[in-house]
Amino acid sequence: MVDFESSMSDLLSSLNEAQQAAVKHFEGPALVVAGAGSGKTRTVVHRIAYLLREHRVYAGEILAVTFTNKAAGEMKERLGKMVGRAAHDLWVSTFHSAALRILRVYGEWVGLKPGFVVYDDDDQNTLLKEILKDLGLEAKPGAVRAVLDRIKNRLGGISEFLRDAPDYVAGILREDAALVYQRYQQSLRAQGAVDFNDLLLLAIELFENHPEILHKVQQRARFIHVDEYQDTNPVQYRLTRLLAGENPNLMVVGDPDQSIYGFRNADINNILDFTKDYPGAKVYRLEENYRSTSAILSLANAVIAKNALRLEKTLRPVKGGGDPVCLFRAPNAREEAAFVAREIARLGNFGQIAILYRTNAQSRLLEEHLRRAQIPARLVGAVGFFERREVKDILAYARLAVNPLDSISLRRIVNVPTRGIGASTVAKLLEHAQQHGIPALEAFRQAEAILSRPQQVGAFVELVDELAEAAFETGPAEFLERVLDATDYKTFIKDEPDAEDRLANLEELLRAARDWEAEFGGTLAEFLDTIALTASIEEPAKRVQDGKLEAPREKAEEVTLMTLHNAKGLEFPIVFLVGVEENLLPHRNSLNRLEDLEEERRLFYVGITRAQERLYLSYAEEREIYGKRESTRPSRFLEDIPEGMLTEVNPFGEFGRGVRPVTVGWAAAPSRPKLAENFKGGEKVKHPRFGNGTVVAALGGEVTVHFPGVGLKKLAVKFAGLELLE
DNA sequence: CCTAGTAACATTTTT
DNA sequence: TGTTACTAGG
Repeated sequence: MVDFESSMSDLLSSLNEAQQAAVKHFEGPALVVAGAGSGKTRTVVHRIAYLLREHRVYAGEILAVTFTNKAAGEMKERLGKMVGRAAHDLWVSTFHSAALRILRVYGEWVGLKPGFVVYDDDDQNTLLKEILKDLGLEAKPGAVRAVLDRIKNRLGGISEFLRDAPDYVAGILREDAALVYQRYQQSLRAQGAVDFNDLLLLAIELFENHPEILHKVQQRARFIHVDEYQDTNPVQYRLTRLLAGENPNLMVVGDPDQSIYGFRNADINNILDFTKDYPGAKVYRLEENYRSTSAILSLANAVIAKNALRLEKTLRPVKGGGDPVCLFRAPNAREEAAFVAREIARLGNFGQIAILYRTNAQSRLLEEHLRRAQIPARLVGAVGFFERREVKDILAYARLAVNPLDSISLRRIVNVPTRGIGASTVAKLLEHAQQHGIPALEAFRQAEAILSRPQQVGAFVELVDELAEAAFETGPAEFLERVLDATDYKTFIKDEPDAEDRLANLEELLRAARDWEAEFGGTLAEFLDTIALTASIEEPAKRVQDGKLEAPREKAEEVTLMTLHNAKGLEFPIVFLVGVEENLLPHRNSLNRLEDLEEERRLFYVGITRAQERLYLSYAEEREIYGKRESTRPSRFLEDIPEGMLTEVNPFGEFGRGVRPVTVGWAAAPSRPKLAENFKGGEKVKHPRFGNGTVVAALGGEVTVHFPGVGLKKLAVKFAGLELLE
């Protein structure tokens, strides 16, 4: 629990035997199979410290690859606490960030232009749409993108695809798909752009064609750690192999039971075959779980044991018993959300609570009910700040300024704000560009020769040139301000719907830029890189007060909402895992193949094992999908749970008409807010849903409360969660 | 060229 | 249900 990393003198004493063994591992390959909550990160961090201290390895020779940038940040922080200044020289990063960093230096060796940009999936879609239209193909860009991702993520490239793929993919002929792929790549390169997958592929290409560069990088990565190894894909596998080289001091850490990124072509065999791939590898198993109560853990073990494609492994709890895991059945999704909100209101300690769900769409109802109950909440992941229209617009100016070849960005903002350059004009210019094989912006420059009324276009080109110049001279914050000024963007959105929100978002963008500048002090181009790689740079809007470098880190008193995927690697004292239903968990698209189904079960397992003290599972018997009511059935995974491990709570449906609890699971709830029990009348109270009100009458277990704006409500004291106010 | 209205579509998960 | 993509009329 106590996470003050031990002082330098006792790197080992706070660890168990298995952890110590892993920490002491020195040279050669090692696989650390680390179950959920077994102190995986801790072990890696200590191991790195041990390398530095005991083996006198130079920090500049250590690389640690994490799954997300956030994880990288956390690891760096912990290392900082532990090894001090040396942490600065450690290389801690995701595969993608590492690759980008390398390509920023050596990109030209593999044909990249200096100012190349990283396209996000939105940009990818735009580009794909264009290509599909060009080729006259009817296919969904999303589906095609999945195909391209597959081609790129499985190595083997296009030839393998043409050999192995079925006749039709994504609704089009295999050959056509291949054509799309080629066009897509060509177009990316012409625009000086790469997509996510390219980052890794190009790094591989670089290393394979230029051993001297590989060699250089290897010097910087003599000791390599790869976290979440179960979620690496073939490309990452290859990259790891290349970096590890002939004499691999490679330690991979992971848990096959938590492999949940198959859809991103992660290959669980990477971890299962590690000892074959790296002969002589030592294997360390961390099977003691420090995180969860045994009630939670035995549930988790029971669930995951049902997977057939799996190596036996059982996590042993260190913690004792704990409250029983609660299961709540709701008549519909709305009630489910209401239950969660009420229960959370009752529990208090919002900062310790997380609500996890399978699909992002589920968050809406939950948010709504939390808001009504006045429970502060934070949505993680979801619609990213940097995906909002106004933010993307302004960033498109920045990208264009940094890389004038970027025609996706160009097209995004030619007429935003509207400046009289309409669709037909743009079409004409692009046509010209294509015919002459010149970049879009070049065609715009030649507007006079192409258009009868080229003034606006001329002015636009001038603007772009101006900004391009500014991009070299100013930092990100100042540059973005300049864009806003030069385009009068704020006036433009002033009378749009949600103008306030959107203006606020622009302010946040500027603030994010300033913060970033203050912390890292880089160029505009580097700022754009950061954004491209970090799906959610800390949601800027949410930081309450940014004072020092995170003091003892008090978690904001907010409930956390996120998808199960996002929850990987995290833990919370109290977890609500909602929507445990057929077609949702397991998801309807994963019912046909055993591998997919088992991945869903692992997802469930990941959710369960996030909980430290208390876990609630819930499902609804009815749920709206696209506004259409659908009746649902409880997840088959629930059937895997032995009798007695779950306690069904069935409190209060809507006010009174619910059934009594079978076992009142939350009877032993930790630290509730001061809930009022006895009323005389006249008390001021607060209801999670109706807000503040006055008690009008009290009789038996029931009170009648007047809520301004709502009216009179008769409530069961026991269940209403009334809080007594002054 | 621009806007407002309607039709179509979408939801699995993300570096 | 909520968003985005197209269309017709200004």
